[in-house]
Amino acid sequence: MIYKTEEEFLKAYDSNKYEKLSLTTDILVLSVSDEEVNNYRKTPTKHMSVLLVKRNDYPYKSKWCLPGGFIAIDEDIEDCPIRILRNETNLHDIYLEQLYTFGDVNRDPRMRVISTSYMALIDKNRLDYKLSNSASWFNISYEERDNVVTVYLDNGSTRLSFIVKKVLKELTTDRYRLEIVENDSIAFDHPLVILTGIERLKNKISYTDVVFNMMPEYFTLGELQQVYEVILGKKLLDPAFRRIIADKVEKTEFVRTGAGHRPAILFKYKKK
Amino acid sequence: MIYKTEEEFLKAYDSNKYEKLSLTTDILVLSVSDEEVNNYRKTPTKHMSVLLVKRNDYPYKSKWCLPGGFIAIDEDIEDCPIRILRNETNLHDIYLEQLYTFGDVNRDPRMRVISTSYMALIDKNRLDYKLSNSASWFNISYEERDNVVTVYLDNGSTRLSFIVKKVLKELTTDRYRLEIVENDSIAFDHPLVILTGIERLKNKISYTDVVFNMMPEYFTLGELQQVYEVILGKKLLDPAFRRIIADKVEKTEFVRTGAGHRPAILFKYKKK
DNA sequence: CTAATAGTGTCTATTAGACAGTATGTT
DNA sequence: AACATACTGTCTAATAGACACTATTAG
Repeated sequence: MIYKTEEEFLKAYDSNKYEKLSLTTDILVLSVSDEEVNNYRKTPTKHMSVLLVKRNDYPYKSKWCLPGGFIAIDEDIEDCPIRILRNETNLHDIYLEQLYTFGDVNRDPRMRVISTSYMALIDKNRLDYKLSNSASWFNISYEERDNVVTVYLDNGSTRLSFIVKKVLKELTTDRYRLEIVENDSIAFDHPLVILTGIERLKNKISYTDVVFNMMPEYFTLGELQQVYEVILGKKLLDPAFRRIIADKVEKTEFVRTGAGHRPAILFKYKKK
Repeated sequence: MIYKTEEEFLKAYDSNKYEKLSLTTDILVLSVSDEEVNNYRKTPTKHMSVLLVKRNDYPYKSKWCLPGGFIAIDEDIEDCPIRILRNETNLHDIYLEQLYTFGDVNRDPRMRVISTSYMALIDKNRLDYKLSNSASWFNISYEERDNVVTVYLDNGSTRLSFIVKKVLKELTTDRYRLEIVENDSIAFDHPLVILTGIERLKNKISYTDVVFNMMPEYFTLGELQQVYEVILGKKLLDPAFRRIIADKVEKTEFVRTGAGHRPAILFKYKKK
């Protein structure tokens, strides 16, 4: 069958083969949160965190999943995650970018659903809304060994985990497919979305300014460095870090005091 | 409306609002091609090229577009571009990666269609198939000024062009939305797919090994450098280039002779 | 010999990594 | 004073950019 005939074919429209289907968007809302600390003069350590909601319907009843919903027939695809976030969380003017479209046949047990995932980056401390009862922030931690990633999610009372394998594709060494190895707590294929987003963020932090969407308006360079460190999963050297972000931030007249050590100058993001 | 109720809402399923829709994949097949040259000792200059097919049905009858087609109800999304390429071109074992999902309400005048685009990279000289009558390779050239990109496509007999604007998004300076400014020859929103793919390839060439999908098994470093130059749109310095690719290639015992100048050693891709 | 590309040596400039030191708040 | 973080200076290592030079063929 060549294209021409496939076009003809489509014109006739075999509704068995090319049945219409449902499309949803799932939104990976990522933020960075502080952890309270006993020593007053220690700066709180940060964690990446993700917003999950608890399902109260089948399938995956009482499992956690990413916020998401069906796209309306008269709605541009990028408007869909905006609407869903607004309805669920009162969030607006949020940084959103399309992540990936997942469309395995059996990803939803009810019916054929293809889902385009989006990643949202926010500073969770700036939120001016109340989460719905079913929604909760989970701290993310993970470890990787031999292309197998174990992810732990913790919201203070519930601890979830899943394991995903990165399977290298044949044709080049730098492309892999994610595969769920173990998952007892996250609905659908959302573990894949979470990992895809983390990887994306990890890459983009070094060649874009996306981090500043996760920062408050004023921040110290120490705080900013912590966010980099949490996302990259490694410690950075102060002088090197300051050189790299030097032209992305600008000094303000304010300082952060009261922490039992030298006050830090507050900076803000400087657009180029 | 909060999530919980939206879930309830979906259960009841308002088919007016969340009507099912059609999903297609469009495939941006990119390659690099030589241009014949009059001087026997000059190496042919290379061009990026894209595979387009001519539509012979409404809408956009007799316009050119990317190969593509509807996803089947029982087909994983990544299998769809594979099937379409095989059916159309006999191509198999091709490097494919998902590009972006386009879903503006009016992107197809017939009905609501959302399209997930894929990028395929091949060495066009290695193809062992005959293109269908409607398909043709177009050389790509483009120029950018003030975030406005003019793209020219030329298959030897037909010259097409379109203009796309990169509109910066508000929240960070490093995200933009593509918008068609002028387009009289390419069907649907395919100009956006083409540009998205070119940008993606331009980025990935420097931090991945994807280029080698566009190379023959044996190649000279001069040829490889040309491909880099064509994709990046700028000249590279020989010693710097050779340093960078040194650990990605390995020398073979073969040389390319007969071109009126010093023979070049043939290399092949070395996976890490 | 000549045009044209192949391939290398080396110097310089820029960037990244590492460490050590000074600064300054709170209790 | 002591702890803890803020911030800077500087040395070194690694990488990137630039240029100049030698090598080798077909005609």
